[in-house]
Amino acid sequence: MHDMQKELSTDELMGRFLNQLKDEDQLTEKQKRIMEAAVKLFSEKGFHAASTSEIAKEAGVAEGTIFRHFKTKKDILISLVAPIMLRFASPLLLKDVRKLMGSDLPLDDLLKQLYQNRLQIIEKNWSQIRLIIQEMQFHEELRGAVVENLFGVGRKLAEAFVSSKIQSGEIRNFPPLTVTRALVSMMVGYVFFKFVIFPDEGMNLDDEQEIEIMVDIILNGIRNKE
Amino acid sequence: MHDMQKELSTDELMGRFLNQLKDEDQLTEKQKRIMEAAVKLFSEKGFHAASTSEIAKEAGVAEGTIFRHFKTKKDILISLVAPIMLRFASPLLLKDVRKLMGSDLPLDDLLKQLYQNRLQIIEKNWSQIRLIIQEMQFHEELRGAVVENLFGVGRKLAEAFVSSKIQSGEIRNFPPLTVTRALVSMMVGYVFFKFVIFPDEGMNLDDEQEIEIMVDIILNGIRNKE
DNA sequence: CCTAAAAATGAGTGATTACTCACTTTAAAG
DNA sequence: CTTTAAAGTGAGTAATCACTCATTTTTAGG
Repeated sequence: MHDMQKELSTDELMGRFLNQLKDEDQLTEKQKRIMEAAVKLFSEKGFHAASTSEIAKEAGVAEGTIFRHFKTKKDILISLVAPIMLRFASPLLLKDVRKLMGSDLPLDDLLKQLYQNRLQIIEKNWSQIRLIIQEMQFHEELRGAVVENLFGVGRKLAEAFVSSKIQSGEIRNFPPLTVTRALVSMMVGYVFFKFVIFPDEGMNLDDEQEIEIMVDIILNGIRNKE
Repeated sequence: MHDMQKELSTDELMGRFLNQLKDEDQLTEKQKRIMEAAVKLFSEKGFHAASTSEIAKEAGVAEGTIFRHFKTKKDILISLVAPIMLRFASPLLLKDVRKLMGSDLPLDDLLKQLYQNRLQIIEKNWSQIRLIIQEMQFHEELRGAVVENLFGVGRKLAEAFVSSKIQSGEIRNFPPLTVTRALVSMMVGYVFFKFVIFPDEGMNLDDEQEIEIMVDIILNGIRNKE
C-alpha cells in the first residue's frame, strides 16, 4: 500500500471536483478508457485491491500513462466520483423532479414516474453508484461530499414535498422525515434486492409491475383516508 | 497485495465454517483480541487496505502471532464471517422468529416485535454485518454462503409467512415476494439511513417510535380492507 | 526444580505496489 | 521537411505487504 498522500479535506476535494468538472468535455480517448477500466475494477474489487497495473492493462495503455493523466491513484477515484454526483445533484435533473413534484398529477402517477426515473438512473449508473457508496465508507474526505450531493439534496426536496402533502391533508400527519424515509426505503430495498443480494433473480423482475405494486402499497400506507 | 492463495470454492468455505464453529468455544484470549482488532480495521478500511501489521498492533500482539492462529489473512475474515452468519441462520434465533410467526398475535404487534428484534441484532452486530455485506461483494467464495445464510433463510421464512397471510385473506393478494420485499425494505432503508448515510442523525432517532410508524405505514399498505 | 512442548516474537524474505523518469514515438507548428 | 513539444512507454525504484522461521519466552507436566 502506497497511499502516502495526506488525506484531503472536504474543501480540497470540492476544489478538485470543480477542476474535474471544467475538464470533463476535454477528456482524451485514453483518459476515458482509463476511467472506464477503473470504474470496472474499482467496483469489482474495491479501490485498494485494484492495482494501477491491471487498470492500465484493462484500458490498453502503459502504466505510466495513467500518471500522465492522473496525479495519483486516488485522483482517478475522485474523477469518477465527481460526474456521477453532479449527475444526481444537477439542476438539470432536479428540474425534472421539481416539475413533477410541482405538478397536479395524482400522487400515484407522480410516485410511479419518480420511482421509474430514479430506477433508470440507478440502473444506468450502477457501477459508479455502487463504487461511490462502497468507497465513501473508507475515504472520509469523500463522505461529506457524497452524503450531501447524492443523498442530501434529494432528501431535502422529498421532505419539502412530503411536508406540503401533509399540510394539504393528502398524506397522514406523520413526521415528514419518517414518511420520506419510507418512500425512499421502497427504492433502496428494491435496488438492494435486485442488484446486490439476488442479482440473478433481479434480472427477471418486471420493474414496471413491481413499481406499480410498491406504489400501491406505500401510498395505501401514507395516504390520508377521508 | 499478496493474495496469492487459490480462490476457495463455496464447499471449501463451508468446510472452514464448520471448523471455525467447532473451535469457537476454545478461542484463546489472543485469538479473540486479533479477531476484534480485525473486525474494527476491516470494517473501517476494507479487507485489503487493513494490514496484518496494524491488526497486530491494534490487538497488542506480534505480527507473527496472527499466523500462529490463522493460516492466512483471508482465514481471519472467514473466522469473522462464520459466527455472525450462524447467528442469523441459527436454529436458536429462528426458533423465536418461528414462534412469533406461528402465534396468534395481531399482525401489527407481531411485526413490531420482529422489527425490534431484528434491529437489535443488527445494531449489536453492526460492525460485523457491515463488514460481511462489504466484503461479500469482493470475495466470490463468500457471496453464496452469505446470500444463503444471511438473507436466504430469513427470506424463505418470511415468504412462507406472507403467503399464509395472503391465503387467509389478511394480506392483499400480491406476489408474496413483492410483499416480503416491501416488509424487509422498511428495515433495510432504516438501517441504511441510520447507520450508513446519516449516522449522526441516526443516533438521535427514537427506534421504538420509528418502528411504530413504519409498521403502521406498511401494514396499511399490505392489509386487506374488509 | 528441570525438561519438553507450546506460544510468542520480530527481523527478514520474496512479491507486489504506486509512482518516477529516461527514452521513444507521435503530433503540431513553421 | 525540420524542429519542438506533447504524449506514451515500460524498466526501475523505494515502500509496503503477507507470511516465514530462528530464537526467545512462557507454560505444563513430572
